[in-house]
Amino acid sequence: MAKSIRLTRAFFDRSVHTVAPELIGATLLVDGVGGTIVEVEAYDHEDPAAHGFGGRTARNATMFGPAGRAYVYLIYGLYWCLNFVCEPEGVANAVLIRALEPTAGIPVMQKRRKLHDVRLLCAGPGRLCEALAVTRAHDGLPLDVAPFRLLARPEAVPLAVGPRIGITKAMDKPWRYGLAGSRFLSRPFK
DNA sequence: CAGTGGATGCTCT
DNA sequence: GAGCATCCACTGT
Repeated sequence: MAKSIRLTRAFFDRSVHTVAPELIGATLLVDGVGGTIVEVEAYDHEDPAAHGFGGRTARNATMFGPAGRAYVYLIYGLYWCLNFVCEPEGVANAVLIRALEPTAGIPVMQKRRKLHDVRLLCAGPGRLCEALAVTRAHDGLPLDVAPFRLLARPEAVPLAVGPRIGITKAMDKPWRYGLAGSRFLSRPFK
């Protein structure tokens, strides 16, 4: 049985394009509730689809660093989205966490989501934040201390790669990563 | 299973 | 005022 390695700031102090695929298979818990990361997307500072592209604003300030913190924002006035900030500091790079395979605190998540179907509890960035009760209160918090608990994947996993979802710019970039064959994705890979 | 449209309100120009 | 890194319900195969 492999020991669980806690991810610290050093893990995130690398390119967002290195970090994003390595997060697939890692475990994310917030106050003990969560599961295995099965889908993420990378957004870098030269990326027209990324929030930081147009410069620093009140909303996206956390995305400019330091690395290893949560960047949380509200989308469509309704849903929260959780990101992990990567290096370098001073420009905006982050990984959007899009889906989890629920493993811990499933009854709590079912209650928060008012939904029984485990497959859909965390299958999407907004759904995931509702299930884990992530809100603006988590924006800027370090990922290596409570309430977060982030554990490295025990071994390499088969990756699926494709274009990102829900954007209107830079749609050609293949910066969406998933656990190949997972039933818990927000949408299947082609 | 695919496509469409409405909800809903914050953020920035 | 426009746009948004979404979700859900509803339509029609």
